[in-house]
Amino acid sequence: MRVTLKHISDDTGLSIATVSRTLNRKKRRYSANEEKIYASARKLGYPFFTNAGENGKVSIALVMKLFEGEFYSSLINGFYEASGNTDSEIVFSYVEKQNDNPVDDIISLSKKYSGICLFLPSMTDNHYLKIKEKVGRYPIISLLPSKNPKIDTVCFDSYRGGYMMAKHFEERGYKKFGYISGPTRRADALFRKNGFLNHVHESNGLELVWSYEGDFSTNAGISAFAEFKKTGLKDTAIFGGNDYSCFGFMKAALESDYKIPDDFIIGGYDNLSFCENFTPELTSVVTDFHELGKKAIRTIENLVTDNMDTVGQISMIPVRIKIRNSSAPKR
Amino acid sequence: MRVTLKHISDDTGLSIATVSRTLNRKKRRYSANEEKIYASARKLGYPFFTNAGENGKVSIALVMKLFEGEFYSSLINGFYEASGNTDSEIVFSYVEKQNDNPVDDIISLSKKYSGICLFLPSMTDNHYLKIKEKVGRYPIISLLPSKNPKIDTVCFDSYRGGYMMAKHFEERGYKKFGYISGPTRRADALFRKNGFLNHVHESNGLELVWSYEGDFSTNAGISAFAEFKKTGLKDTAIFGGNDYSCFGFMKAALESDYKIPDDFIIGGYDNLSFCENFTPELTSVVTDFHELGKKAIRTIENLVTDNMDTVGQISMIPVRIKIRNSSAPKR
DNA sequence: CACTTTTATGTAAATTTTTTGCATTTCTTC
DNA sequence: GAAGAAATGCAAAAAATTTACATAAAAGTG
Repeated sequence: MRVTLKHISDDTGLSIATVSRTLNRKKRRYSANEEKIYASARKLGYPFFTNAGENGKVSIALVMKLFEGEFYSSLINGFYEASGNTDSEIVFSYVEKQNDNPVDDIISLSKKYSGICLFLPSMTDNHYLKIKEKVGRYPIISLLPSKNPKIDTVCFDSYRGGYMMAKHFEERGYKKFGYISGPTRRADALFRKNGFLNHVHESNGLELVWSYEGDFSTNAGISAFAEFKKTGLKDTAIFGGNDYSCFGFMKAALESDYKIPDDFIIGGYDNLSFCENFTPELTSVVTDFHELGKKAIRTIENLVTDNMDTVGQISMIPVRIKIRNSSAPKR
Repeated sequence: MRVTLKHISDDTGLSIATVSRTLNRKKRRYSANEEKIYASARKLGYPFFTNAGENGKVSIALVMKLFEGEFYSSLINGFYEASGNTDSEIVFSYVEKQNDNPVDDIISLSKKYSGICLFLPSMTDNHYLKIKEKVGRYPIISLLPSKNPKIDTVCFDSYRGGYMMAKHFEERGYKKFGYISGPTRRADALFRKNGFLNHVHESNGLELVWSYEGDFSTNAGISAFAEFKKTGLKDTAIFGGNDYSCFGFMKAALESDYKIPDDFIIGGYDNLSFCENFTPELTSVVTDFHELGKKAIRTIENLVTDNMDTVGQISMIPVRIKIRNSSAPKR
């Protein structure tokens, strides 16, 4: 049966006229009643809101750009599975790749969904500010770390990942450290690097002997090895920034008859399934997308019920390190 | 401005009453006018149809289950990119993993979208028949091969992939062939195997010396190698069925000090990005998801405009073979 | 082929839904 | 605490949708 303003009116206790006016306003005004009306409209499935939160569930849009690679499957899958155990429903909303300013799209999504998770590396602080301004008190979070977050953030603890890797290398008895960094304008890449470097610098006897600025690609790893080889360094512990860089680096190294983990040990980040297929198997930082999804959904749910306006709070999902043969102990 | 029955009435030239009745009927009746009314409703964005084909585009739902792995990213991405060059719009629609009978969901999607692409390995011929029956003359295709397709199909030419691999092995001068099969209840796995075996059987001097039934996983590849090793076979050409099986097989082989491609050559299927990261790099059958998406979309578009009822027609997307070091020539 | 039955459609009336003018109440600001 | 702004309800007006009835076209029947 078709849902009408009358249903929303009955559900919220407000008059039909008020419901009508609220839903037709172009700008949102974020009073408690407005929130109530939108929530009811979503819940009951008023025409514009169909698909958003049927059967009384909180509806959350995960906004992202689509690219190839295991990473995106894991992200989408993590959220999808995580939503299974909650009262929320995830809807995936894809932004055009060329679209570098999806602010307006996000505003209009905010009318349709109870909350929004953003995974958009190209967004700047300025974009976040604009969204925050137009959307007011509304459950919206970012899934990427930022140096100076303007909206609440739920992301992996990249810093700790880098840190743990350095610590692991130290425990293996290495003194000489190297790293391949990702594109440092991306905060997550920067944090991984910082975490790694900070442990190296704060520990006595550890020394950074080599580094390379890459772009997280396999080819960057190959180029990195070419540079590394020139230095003639051995007995070094290398943090690859991500798994792809490591695969390239290791491949090039094996082709130059380097022995891993004898000549150097190495660790990556992301724990792609191929870490186990490579010989030697690659030590890597494990990011649990299921956990990220669960936490993000719970955060949105809390924002929905508490209706709080918390700006810039960060929740870090812990990462762990999966130790494999690429960083096996010295013999 | 809100879209009303009046708009659809003006657009189609039929009366408001007729439009009202058509859209409220529970069962579809598939007359030319019904089609016209639905198309107009989608085009103009009548409430239930919002998001489906705004701005006059044909709207197509890609129905699939979500799993992890590079494969799914490639599929989604291929369709997404392919839709960029067409007048159609792709909407991804996910079916619950546990849901083994999504027939009703698909029927209701058929009211909302101009066409549907199905990627659901668990569906049986019986399901397809039921869908076909309820949905009548409607643009719907499957993206998976079937032994006896009940609806139009656009899929990769799995048979040819297997065949090409056998041919390539023959050209390398090998006489002894082996294969690891996938789950053969899946038609695509069966076709790959058939293509490979048929070439082996129809060519003089070629011989199948070993095979293993796996499940397309890395572990199956590892187990397969354990079996293979017992036979003591060398100088053999092995088709792995998919890349994961090959990675497992090769890894186990390298750990047993086999040399690739000296002791055996091997080729996979899917051309995952890790084919290039492995040492030796893995020869593999390349499936172009962009092409699959383009062809599928074009097929739906044609079905929309021609309004034809073609049952069981199959379009095969050619695959090609990317030769790498895992099948390098004998020295 | 003539007849009946079913289906599709339009017109216009009936019904339902949405919007808006006006009055009243509640909240903000100075 | 007064003035102005915003929110709300009631009821009338407007708009949208459904339905009763009539007719025409298509399909089925003897």
